Amino acid sequence: METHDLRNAGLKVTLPRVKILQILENESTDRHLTAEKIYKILLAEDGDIGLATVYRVLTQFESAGLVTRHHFEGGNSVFELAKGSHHDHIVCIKCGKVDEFSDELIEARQKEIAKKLNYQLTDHSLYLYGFCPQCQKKTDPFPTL
Amino acid sequence: METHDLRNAGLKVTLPRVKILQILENESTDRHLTAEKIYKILLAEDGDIGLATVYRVLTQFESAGLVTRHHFEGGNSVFELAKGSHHDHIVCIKCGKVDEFSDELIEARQKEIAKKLNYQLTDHSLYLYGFCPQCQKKTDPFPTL
DNA sequence: ATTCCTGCAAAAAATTTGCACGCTT
DNA sequence: AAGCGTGCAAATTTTTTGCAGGAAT
Repeated sequence: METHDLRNAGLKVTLPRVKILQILENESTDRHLTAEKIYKILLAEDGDIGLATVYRVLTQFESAGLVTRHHFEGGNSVFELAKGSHHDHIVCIKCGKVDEFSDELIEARQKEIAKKLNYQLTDHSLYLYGFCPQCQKKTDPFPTL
Repeated sequence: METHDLRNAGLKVTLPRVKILQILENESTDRHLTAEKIYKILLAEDGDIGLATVYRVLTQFESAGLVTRHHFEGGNSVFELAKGSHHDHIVCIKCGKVDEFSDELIEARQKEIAKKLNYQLTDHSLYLYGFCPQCQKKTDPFPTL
């Protein structure tokens, strides 16, 4: 129930917020979406929700820790529902597919590096870019987007 | 001599291009600069070089492999002279300082992960964020920018 | 001479903000 | 009722593009 998450975050339960949360939770679509994409999904569904509101809500969600913002190559931000555990991303440069992974060894190493350089680590981001399995097949040059 | 690099890249040797290259090469300043910062340095030096030109030149340099573009957190792109070897970055979230490092173990692990997920890796980016040594000292809350 | 470059102004693209009205609590 | 939230339009910010004049080869 999204209602609870919102109340928990000190946010009023409003239609735009509930809907956006539902879109991000939707397992059947990509869970890494730009504000623009979310806006278009909302438009298609029916609503009268403005793009500005989408940005505002996403920013609030980010502050509340409900959502994580990523800066993939290419410029615009993508938003993802914050799952409990940290993970990194591998992104297909052709079709935009996003897979997730996490690796204890890399995590540990990052901490060592920060310590060696005397940085007090607060955050990090690791993105791998390449062709996903589908986009490598010569026989199917136009995989499903 | 920058002239050679430019000719090599198939670019005419012009004042804006030489100057921008010199700024990026300058050891005494940060070598990770936004287009805007480069533009301001150029303004200060004297020139009549437009911001649009800075962007154009940097984009050309990137295509030519002379320069690498990074997307640090916070939005705008930073540009760095492409050194021979790959390296990653650790960025101070307070003063903006950028340090570089490279770690074979992490590199190797990334390749393994890509292979396991059947991605054909083309690129990757790893950014660590935190407080640099200077910005942790309680006694000096305003370190040199 | 020819082609490539540049500055400027205007255009785009992404994101944020001001304001009056409306919904949540 | 009170305050927070929303839509819309306008403002910002970052980056790109069109064009006419100027340089590099």
